[in-house]
Amino acid sequence: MKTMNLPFGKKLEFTKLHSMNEKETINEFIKKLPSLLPNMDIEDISYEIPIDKKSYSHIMVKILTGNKKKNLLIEVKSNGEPRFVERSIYQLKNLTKIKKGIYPVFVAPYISERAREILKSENIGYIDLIGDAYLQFDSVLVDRISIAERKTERRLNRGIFASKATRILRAILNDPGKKWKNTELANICRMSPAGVYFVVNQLEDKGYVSRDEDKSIKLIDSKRLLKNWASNWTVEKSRSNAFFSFARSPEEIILKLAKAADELNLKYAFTGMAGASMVAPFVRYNDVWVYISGDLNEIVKKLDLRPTSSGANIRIFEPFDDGIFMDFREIRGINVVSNIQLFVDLFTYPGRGQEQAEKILEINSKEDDIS
DNA sequence: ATGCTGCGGCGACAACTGCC
DNA sequence: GGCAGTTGTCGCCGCAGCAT
Repeated sequence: MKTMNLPFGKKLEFTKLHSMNEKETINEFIKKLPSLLPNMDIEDISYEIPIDKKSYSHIMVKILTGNKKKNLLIEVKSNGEPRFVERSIYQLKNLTKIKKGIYPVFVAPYISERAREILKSENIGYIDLIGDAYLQFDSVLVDRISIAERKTERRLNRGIFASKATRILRAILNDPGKKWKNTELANICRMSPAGVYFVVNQLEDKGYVSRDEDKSIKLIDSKRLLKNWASNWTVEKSRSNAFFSFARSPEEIILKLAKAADELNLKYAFTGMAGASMVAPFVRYNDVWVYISGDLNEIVKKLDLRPTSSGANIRIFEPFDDGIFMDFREIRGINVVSNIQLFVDLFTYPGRGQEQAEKILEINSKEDDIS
């Protein structure tokens, strides 16, 4: 057979690399062989039918490099993944032992990086149909990575405290001992698996979570994560509306607000000092914080709330992300955000906010001990 | 029983989109 | 115009079904 020498690196024709069976792979390989081994003359190709009657996909290719001859024993597989490679290694090595002066080569439509490493370490050559090749015998060395190879990895630096990213923080902080699957987190946080993957990668880089061999995600430094999140967080991330109410006490405001929100079918949850007071005995406070999503007009009218810039005793936050409501609970008929959310909302609160935040944290860890 | 292979879901990641 | 978040892609892997 004559060799058509194509210039090195010339783009190979596009061929479908998937759902290609063994026969098709062999045909494609034979067709492309001259361009896959551009600096070698191919003298002869023969099919081997070794051991039993079953036609193995072994091909013997006689080549000429310079003035030296070599026999390549080629095993073709329809798939170049590591498991296929490992099976072939055994066969190729055995056959190489029996016959002298031959060099074993693994061939598949595409050979992945890990598979290539395995083959190299076993001293077996490989050729795939997109142009990756490795051959090493006598004085010959071919080591080629195809131009179709993926570009090198690019590490992206994205915030773990970004709006949607904090959904993941809530999920894992609310259940600190749990081992998470990527898809499980994606479902709970209503995010795409890719989005979750990005955030978890960063959490891992920063040492907040770890990944097991089975890819499950586990929180390993909840305290540091929570503190850093709280320091980078403020309720003001959500749009704030300040009102004055004629109600006599914060408790009365809470009850009226909760009742009105229920009646108007608005999603709401108390946070800040008001929320914390539902969870634990509390210092005096006089402004009620509540997250409400949806149209505020009706509830403002219903409760006769007066917009004000000073002396407000109600602040209604429109959640910038629905994750705010994750794991909220009902306490004595009133919706309160999760302890985690309480903590981060309180932490930067002027005055005794940090102290109260710590108190919530204590309660939270005690609850965890029980469960 | 054991081995092979195709299928489908999952994980990993770059490219793309669209928002502030 | 930079970056948060989504989309698309493809290797990897478990599994079922078929062959031996």
